[in-house]
Amino acid sequence: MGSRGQPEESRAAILQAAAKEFAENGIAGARTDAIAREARVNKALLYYYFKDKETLYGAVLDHAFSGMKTNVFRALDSDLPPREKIMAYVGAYFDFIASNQIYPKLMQREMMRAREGNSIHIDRLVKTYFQPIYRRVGELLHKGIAEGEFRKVDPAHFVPSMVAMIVFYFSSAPVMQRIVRFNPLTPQRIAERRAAVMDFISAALFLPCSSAAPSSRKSGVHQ
Amino acid sequence: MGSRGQPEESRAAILQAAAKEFAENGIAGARTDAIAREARVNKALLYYYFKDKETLYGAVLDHAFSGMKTNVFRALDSDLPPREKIMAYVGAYFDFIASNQIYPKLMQREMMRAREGNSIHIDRLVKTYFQPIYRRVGELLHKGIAEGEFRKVDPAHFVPSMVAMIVFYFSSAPVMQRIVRFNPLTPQRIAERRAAVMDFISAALFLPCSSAAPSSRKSGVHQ
DNA sequence: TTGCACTAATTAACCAGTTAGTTAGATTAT
DNA sequence: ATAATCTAACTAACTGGTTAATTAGTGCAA
Repeated sequence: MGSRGQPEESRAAILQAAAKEFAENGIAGARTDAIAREARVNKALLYYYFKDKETLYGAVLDHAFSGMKTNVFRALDSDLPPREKIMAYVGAYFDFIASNQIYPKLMQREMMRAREGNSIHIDRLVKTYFQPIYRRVGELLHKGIAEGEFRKVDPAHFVPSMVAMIVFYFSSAPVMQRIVRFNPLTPQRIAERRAAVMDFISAALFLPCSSAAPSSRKSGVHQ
Repeated sequence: MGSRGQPEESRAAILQAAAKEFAENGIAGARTDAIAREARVNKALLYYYFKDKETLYGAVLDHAFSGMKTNVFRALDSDLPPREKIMAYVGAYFDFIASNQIYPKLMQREMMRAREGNSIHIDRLVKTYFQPIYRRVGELLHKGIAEGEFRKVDPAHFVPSMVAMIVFYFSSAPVMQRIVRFNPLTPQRIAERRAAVMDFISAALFLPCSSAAPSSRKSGVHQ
């Protein structure tokens, strides 16, 4: 072997392998040996780039959530009217999760770790990623309500409901598959889910009709 | 001390302590020492009553989900009309989770463990608890649709959405608390959530009105 | 010839599971 | 009745396999 595998590549390989291992097994269940093997580097290299397992875990979380933030802010920064913007936001969020299916697992794992000083990462994550997104969505909802487009929803209930419908679908897919006897993660089924979520959200959020545009919503919810 | 602490009590204490420890830390993160300490018994007693850590974990899951099944089947077995029955079911499910807040964590943890032969419990749990409930709810939705009370929803999307809104709210509460700066788990807030979920569900499921009864739904969604 | 990228080998700690018992009380024998 | 025997319930102390983390280096490029 020898050195020089392009350091950035090694670092990235470690980060990616770690993301997978942490998502599948949680920080306690993750094995540093497994991460090193998957990344095809020596285990000691993990400690060369990252202080310890916990720090590596933190880096994985930052990488994941900063990707998400970038993605949804593209929608939130656009100058669409409220209805279209919230749909663009939900769509962007859904698509990001759908094409990075280890992230919902990472996210839920970290959420469950967050009670008391249990996780040293959660405060940073909230401040850097969750707060800014939540704030912007809150403002957006407020605007939509003020303009008579949205029902009077409380962001503190609306946002977790929306996140739940997206995140939970993917993280519960393996169980769902055993219940319903088909794979919920085929492109076909994922597209269905996307439509179901969008429809569910519109049904719960939009007022029947304020001026002209008949909402894009079709007949059925969830399907 | 000495022996005879009433064996049933010891077993129950172990099960309860284990449920807490597994919910908080997952099976990999849970410490058998911690379980024994919390249950105020010697660690070897865990192995006297349960073969090993994995078996104890399985017993915890069975205990939790059988409680849930009993509870929601009370609603599903009642002879209410579809609208009222689905609301009774959702309410029962919500109340069960709300008063056993370690269960949503146990549930999500087990869901994330379910890919490939990873969990030896999931097949049993699906067959014993999830399948029967899912089947009954599916029939109920079907009936409601046939009677023109419900929109044409797909149970494979409706059920996970419903579960998500309930389960995710509780398991994400510690993070949510940091985002919104208030405690989402006060009785007050939990009651709000219950109303929000019921309202969200009705909005997405019920057809405007089929005959007489104006749905109990009031103005706002989520709040 | 310095410092960056990297590794083989080792270490210390942790933790599930075991062992070798003890104790309380029920059951049987006398 | 009561001493002898048995068994379920329980414990203190230990063990060994696992695993995060370290060390003491090597090779290479500028």
